[in-house]
Amino acid sequence: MNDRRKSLFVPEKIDALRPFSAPLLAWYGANARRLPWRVLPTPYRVWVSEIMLQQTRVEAVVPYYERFLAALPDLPALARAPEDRLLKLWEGLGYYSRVRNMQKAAQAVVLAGGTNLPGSYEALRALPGIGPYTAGAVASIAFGIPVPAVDGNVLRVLARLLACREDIALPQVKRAFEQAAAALLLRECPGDFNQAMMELGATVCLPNAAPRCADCPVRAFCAAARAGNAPDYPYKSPKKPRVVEERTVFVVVAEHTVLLRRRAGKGLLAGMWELPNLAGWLSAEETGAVLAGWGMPEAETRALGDGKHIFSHIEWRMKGLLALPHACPPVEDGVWANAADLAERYALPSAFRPYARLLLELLARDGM
DNA sequence: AAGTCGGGGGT
DNA sequence: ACCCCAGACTT
Repeated sequence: MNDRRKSLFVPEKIDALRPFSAPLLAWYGANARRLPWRVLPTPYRVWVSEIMLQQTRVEAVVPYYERFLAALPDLPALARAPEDRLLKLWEGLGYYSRVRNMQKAAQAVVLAGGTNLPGSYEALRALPGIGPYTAGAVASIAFGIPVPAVDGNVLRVLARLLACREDIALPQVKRAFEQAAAALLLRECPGDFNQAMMELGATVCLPNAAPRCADCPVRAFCAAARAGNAPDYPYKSPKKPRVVEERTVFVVVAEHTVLLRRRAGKGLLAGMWELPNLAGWLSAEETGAVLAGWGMPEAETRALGDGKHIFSHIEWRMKGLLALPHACPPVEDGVWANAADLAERYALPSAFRPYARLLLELLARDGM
């Protein structure tokens, strides 16, 4: 075995870092944010928080978390919830496969005769939606198992502490950091140690040019801080540019309802509801043909404003089109939804927000 | 190892 | 504009 894991970090360098855990833990004890999932860290509550927190900021998660736990207070309740309800609870959070996988995992537990998550790293890791980070987080925080939990925060903190210029986007390098984190982990309080590392990254060892080294409890141990170039870490390879797509979005309103369409079960925004939309900026002739195809050739139309929405790897540049047919004919994969349906039943992705306000006004207006 | 999958807030 | 976030899964 001659892989790079052994050459990436010199064991003596890791050993020299080990005493940093005492000031780190002391700092965490005094500065930990009071977060809902820290009040009563049961396996289910920690799990839900960790799934929501994947690629999502704490501030964005908190309101979703409270609402989700109130609606589905335990694992069996999650296992038996209708999918539409899950998506509605997740509406606007993004990465919707997270909640589907979470339910799959809950159903697997129930099917095996259980009512709660398994208490080992390996069994957690085997469940849908639980990868190396989440398995480590739930195992350490909820079960006290001494395993690391290496997220983006921890990668950044360690890259700076060790002044490591490797590309943290590479799986190989990430594994090396997990080894380092495992070596540094405090086995007496793995959950607090892991959370302290993340808390430091989230509130002090900030990304880009914003680290607050003067406020850092472990700056004496930090190689990057000593060199005065903490902002240079971590190194990441450039990501490829987003694809720009032009789309035409139809706002079709009749009889106080709007036409929604269900998206395909796979791919972007899988299974979500949407304002019907097509690729390209359609001409008047083309929009007329589309509306005729939906059984509303008589619909009066009006151009709406432009809208933009940025996904991770795609950018939608939207042109809106208002259509006012005289009735509500059935449309394939479509439903006619009123304001109450929109509020309670159909999960509409944030991409359509540019047209949401207008839509609600139209649904409330007389003669629509 | 690279691509897919959301959305929002900070700089 | 660009960054990146308590990442996981598929190809």
